[in-house]
Order: sequence, then C-alpha cells, then structure tokens
Amino acid sequence: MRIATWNVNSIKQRVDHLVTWLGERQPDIVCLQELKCVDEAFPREAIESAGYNVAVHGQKAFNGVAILSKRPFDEVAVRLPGQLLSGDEDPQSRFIEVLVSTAQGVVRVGNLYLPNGNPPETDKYPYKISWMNRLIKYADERLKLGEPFVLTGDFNVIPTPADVHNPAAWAGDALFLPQTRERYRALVNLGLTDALRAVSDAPGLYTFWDYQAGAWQKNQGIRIDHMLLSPQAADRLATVGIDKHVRSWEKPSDHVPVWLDLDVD
DNA sequence: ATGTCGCGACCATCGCGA
Repeated sequence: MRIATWNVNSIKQRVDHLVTWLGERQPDIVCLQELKCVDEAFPREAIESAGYNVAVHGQKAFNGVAILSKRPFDEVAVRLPGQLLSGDEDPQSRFIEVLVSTAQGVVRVGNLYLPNGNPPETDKYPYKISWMNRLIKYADERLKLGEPFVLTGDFNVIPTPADVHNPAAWAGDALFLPQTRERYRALVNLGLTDALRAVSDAPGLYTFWDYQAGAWQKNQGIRIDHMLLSPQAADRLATVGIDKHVRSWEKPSDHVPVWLDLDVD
C-alpha cells in the first residue's frame, strides 16, 4: 500500500498537478493540506474520476485537510481532540483521520496541518505548542491500539540541523526553535518512526522550498513534511520517496509529495 | 540586498498568512 502526503497550497490552484501526479505515482492513500477552500468548493469530481474516495475537512481561505483513498473508508473523523488554551473549541481545520481495510487488516492514517507558529513572539506560537501537546496526547492514545498507524502531514517542524540548508538562518524561526523541536522529539519518542530517516541519513533531503529569494533554484529547502509510523507500520516499511521533480512544474506548490510503501496488501 | 504566492475584500490594490 502506497501512502503519500502533500501540502498543495490551494487545491483549486493545484488540482491539475494533483491529477497528473496521481497518475504517475499511483498512491493508494493521499493526505492533502492547505486546501484553502470550503468543503463545497473542493474539486471532488476531478479526483473521484481519477479513482479515489474523498474525505474533506475544509475552511474558507486558510488551512483545510483531505484524505483520498482508492479503497473505501471504514471510518472518518475530523478535528484533533482537545481545546484551545482559552478552553474554546479550535476553529481551524487542521486534522482528519481515516481507517481503511486491507487484505491483511486495517491501516489508520492521521493527516495534520500543524500550526506554523510565526512570529514566535505572538500568540501564534503558544497556539502551535498547545496544538503539539494535543497531538502528543492523541498519538499516545492511538499507539495503544497496536494498529499499523501512519501519522503524516505538514508538521511545520524542522527536526534537526540536517533537515535545513542553512540552520543559522532558521535559528529564531518557529519551525526550528528548541521548544518546537523538543515537542517533536516528545511525539516521536512515544514510539513513532520517522519513515524518511529510517531509510536515509543523507543531508539535503527537503520537502519545502520558499517561493521567495530563489530558494528552489539554490536548493535552500527544509524538511517539514513527515511520515511517522507506529511499530506495526514501521515493521512493514518497504520504500520512502520525495517527489522533488514536482517543485519544478509550472505554478507549483511550495511543498512536494512524500510517499512510502507498506507491505500490508 | 532583494527576490513569492494565494485568498478575500472589493474593484486594483492591500493586508494577512505562510
């Protein structure tokens, strides 16, 4: 089973790229982030015509996540459990989870768009950290199920200096601050495996290049789109890929697809 | 040193988010 993640930076702007990429990569499950549209505006027909079931959790203008699957969904749930620091419900559409059956059992996939958190001196950063704490609690509960579980999406976290072209330039950024990385380690240390790092220690593996300052042309990227695996999924990991070539297409997203193959079919 | 997109409000440019 091939599972992928891609922050498309507006699904309406990127639907042609998505359909092209679905055809060439043939993923079974795709997690999308930054849809930037409400559910009713999601281009469902184009994606269903490509052979996918669609589960959408959208929002006007910002955020928004979706999961596509060739197999039917056994379960769909939206919104990460927990509340804002104020105690109010979180109004931002940043999480969707599905359960899908295979010949060998089930696979659970959680798809997230973690808050960016910049600028860090504003209330955006405490929102990011509290969201990460909610994610840790959720992941701990899911790991107790003992299922093949893939927690993936745009984490807006640069885990280590090996995951950024110029670490010094990112030192004060919410994606790379010590507290951000500490919370990410706490998440992984629950028992999750970073799929990409399970197969490669190579530097220079990036998933995002800023539109500004010629970052793509100079390969000044960062690795912030991750695929974390429960032990039952990690034991079945076969391959991991980053479809870097998609960043060179005309009018691209600033993120590229990341995918993996699990031996669960 | 700077360099970009996408969205929405509102009409052509701007503020916001990234």
